Amino acid sequence: MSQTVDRALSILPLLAEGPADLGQVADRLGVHKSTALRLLRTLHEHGLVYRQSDQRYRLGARLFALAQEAMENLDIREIAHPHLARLNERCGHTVHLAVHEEGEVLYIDKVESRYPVRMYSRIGKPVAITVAAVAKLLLADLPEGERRAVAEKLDYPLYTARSTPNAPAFLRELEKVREQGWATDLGGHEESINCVAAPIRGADGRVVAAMSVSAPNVVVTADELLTLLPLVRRTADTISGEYSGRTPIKEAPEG
Amino acid sequence: MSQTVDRALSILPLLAEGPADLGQVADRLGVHKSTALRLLRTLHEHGLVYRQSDQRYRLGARLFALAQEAMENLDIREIAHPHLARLNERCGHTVHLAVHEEGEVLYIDKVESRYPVRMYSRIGKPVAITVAAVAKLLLADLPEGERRAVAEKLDYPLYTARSTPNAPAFLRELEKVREQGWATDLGGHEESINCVAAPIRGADGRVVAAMSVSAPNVVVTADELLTLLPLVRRTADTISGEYSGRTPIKEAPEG
DNA sequence: CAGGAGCGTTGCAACAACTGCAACGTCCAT
DNA sequence: ATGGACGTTGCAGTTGTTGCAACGCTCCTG
Repeated sequence: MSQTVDRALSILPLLAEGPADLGQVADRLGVHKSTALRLLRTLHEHGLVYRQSDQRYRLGARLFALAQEAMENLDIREIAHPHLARLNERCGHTVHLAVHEEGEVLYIDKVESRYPVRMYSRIGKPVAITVAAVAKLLLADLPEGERRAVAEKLDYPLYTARSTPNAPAFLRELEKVREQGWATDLGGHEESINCVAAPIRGADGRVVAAMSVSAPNVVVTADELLTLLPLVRRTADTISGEYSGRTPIKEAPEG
Repeated sequence: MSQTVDRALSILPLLAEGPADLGQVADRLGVHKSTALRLLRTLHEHGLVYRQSDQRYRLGARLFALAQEAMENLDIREIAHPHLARLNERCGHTVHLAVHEEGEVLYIDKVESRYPVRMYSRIGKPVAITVAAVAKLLLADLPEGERRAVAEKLDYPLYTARSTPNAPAFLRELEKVREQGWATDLGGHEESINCVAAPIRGADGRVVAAMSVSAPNVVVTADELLTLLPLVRRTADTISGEYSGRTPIKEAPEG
């Protein structure tokens, strides 16, 4: 809508790929060097880009700080965190909290496993949307049309032999998840890692977030992990209750 | 430099404080609602802001993804990480990596303590610049004039009785750190937490990053923590070697 | 050591894009 | 039913943005 801002913001993903100099930025933006310079300067003043010693530009520190601050202000996160921590204390495994936003699903909180073997994930990182248990829950709640549209547009990378292979399979899986009210990822992302997940709902019943417990095969089998399902669902429901305002927020013992 | 972009970017920190509606944004920007609307729309198209169900705006998912991507492209981080992990395996304590950027010092990597008691910190979070050991190292390396300018502009919050109280004290501390080539924070940020830190230098000898080991009193005393100093310094030197290209990057055993 | 290429930077005039206004639509509360 | 609050849109004025050309600088080369 605003050309100038549009151009300026287009610089960010460009720099995310790696540092670039003025000429490169101007070229890829399709504008004159002087224009690119002024845009970069403005971004610089706001700390979004940083000029390293070799004069090239890269993304700046304030970007991290902003993402950080925004993350900490998410109310679901704040409400959910103590429950995630308590769940982690009980079962010892990695606990994740994720939300859906315009085509992406991303982790917004994580409590690390107490076992030495940990899985790779990072808060803020978009999740493997076609296989992750939390992603299935979040997408399964979309209205039919949207769900189909999203499914068609996705890529279906075969992380493992058990990854969701294509859109029809994904839609079937979403349908199943929608009906049963919980989801799993059994080695669909990493061969040896399984997850069970449950939805967190707002006052209107819509899924606003999803949480999961993940553990590698070497620690517990998939079947053993599934025995945690009731606990995970209870925790999610408790969080739903607080989030939707039904439960007065107190030191609620759960389960 | 560019008014339009400047205004648009000013929206981001504003939204970082919490969600806001169109009117609030327009007011705080000092522009007409319609102008604010168009700026927000542009930010929205780029995924930097998100419109939640109550129509209010908040920071968007792409911001996290960008911060994430930028983080992973930092070469110091990539080079340093295995060394930080190895150091953590040896001593068991929390290990941090931090860089300085335009007045802020922020953590860009962290390996968690293996002890149950952990300290609060988060990757991407700006550090307590007046007391943190890594911050002292990074600022101590600035040229005299800049160092003084920075010191004058800072706030000196008294986190504890041992926090750096004011600019002169800070400058003295920086001078000391500069001479000895390492730094500590003994309860200056949190009463019971101590850190030892060492600088990582680029090919030109300038400090490009700093790393630290932190542990609470209840696990090890300050004196015990200080016995780790040689190990920390060796690790930092090894990373310096790789970063500056002096050491061919291989599975370098350190110590 | 001089010459040239490459890059970032600045002042300026032309113009496109941005701004603020006012009017409209919608939703919610009274 | 009615008023108010809020988001949204088309429009005309003009401000802010653009691309150009020229300059300064550094680095490399003959």
